[in-house]
Amino acid sequence: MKEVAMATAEVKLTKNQRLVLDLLCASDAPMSAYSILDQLRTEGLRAPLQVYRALDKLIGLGLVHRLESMNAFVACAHPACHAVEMVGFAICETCGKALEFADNDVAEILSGWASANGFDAKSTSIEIKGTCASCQEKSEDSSGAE
Amino acid sequence: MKEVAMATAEVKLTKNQRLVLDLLCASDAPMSAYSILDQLRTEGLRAPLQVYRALDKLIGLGLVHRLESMNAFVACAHPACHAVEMVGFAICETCGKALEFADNDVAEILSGWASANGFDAKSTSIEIKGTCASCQEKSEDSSGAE
DNA sequence: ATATGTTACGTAATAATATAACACAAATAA
DNA sequence: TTATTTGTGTTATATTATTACGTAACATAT
Ligand SMILES: [Zn+2]
Ligand SMILES: [Zn+2]
Ligand SMILES: [Zn+2]
Ligand SMILES: [Zn+2]
Repeated sequence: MKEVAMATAEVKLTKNQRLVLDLLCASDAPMSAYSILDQLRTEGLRAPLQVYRALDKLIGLGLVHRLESMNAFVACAHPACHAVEMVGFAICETCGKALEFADNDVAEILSGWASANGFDAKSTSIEIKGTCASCQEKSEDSSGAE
Repeated sequence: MKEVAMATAEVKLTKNQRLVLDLLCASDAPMSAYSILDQLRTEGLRAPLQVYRALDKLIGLGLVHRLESMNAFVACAHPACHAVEMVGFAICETCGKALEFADNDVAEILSGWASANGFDAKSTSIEIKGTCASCQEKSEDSSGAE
């Protein structure tokens, strides 16, 4: 018998995996592997590998995503992202937060390109860098009224 | 007066920048900064920073792209990619080659998402991992006729 | 129960990628 | 010229990730 992992709570995770996932869920921004390690030293974690192994597993389960452009990790905030086969992030360079999104149209265009070019796609990563709405407001405030 | 960089040959590059760009143009696959350094030791380069500085400049000029998911760099193969404001790569995990593409529809959808969400996008990276056509053929060959 | 296969764990060492800090040289502009 | 910017070379260090090894926990088949 085989268990299928789809949702956060339904999977049986090991202690280290649970620690890492809970920390990422509690964080409001992506975290690096080493900052995860630092936060979890009080829980008994000591070595990078303990974190990287937990992350590998969580990513495999689809519970965590890796932000390639930042070497950082974030809990999946988009329950439907597995159905779409495409995940994207808009990453604010000011506050460091990452907004996850999924878009079927983009996914279809990209898979269309792939099949038209004979490319067998396994995974797709979209990362938009810029400034989030909240940070734009703050910088407008501090630069005088408009 | 200000020069505008648009094509490989039209920009005046320094010696190190030229070395790095020529090497990337000659390579049929993306290269890491340290493999670039190794290849250019015979030309007098000695330290990582010499490579990273050249790469920074070349990326700023749009002559080189960084593959975020691989920590690797590749010469721009798509003269029009600056017009589209969006670059994508299909990266073959078997042979390591990266096919650059630009798609206006995807670019529009993504910028539409951004403006709908108040996100001020500066740059977008799309990286598709999978197997290229050529590598699929080879693996079919070696697995017996169909 | 015992053996087997699989997955996870812990630790140490090391590899791979990237940047900081400093002093100096070349090109550019005023 | 003088000032300013940009690039250079070097050393040291920071950050991110993996290899290698041995052990423990767990499932399950005999
Ligand atoms: Zn997700
Ligand atoms: Zn922000
Ligand atoms: Zn390009
Ligand atoms: Zn290939």
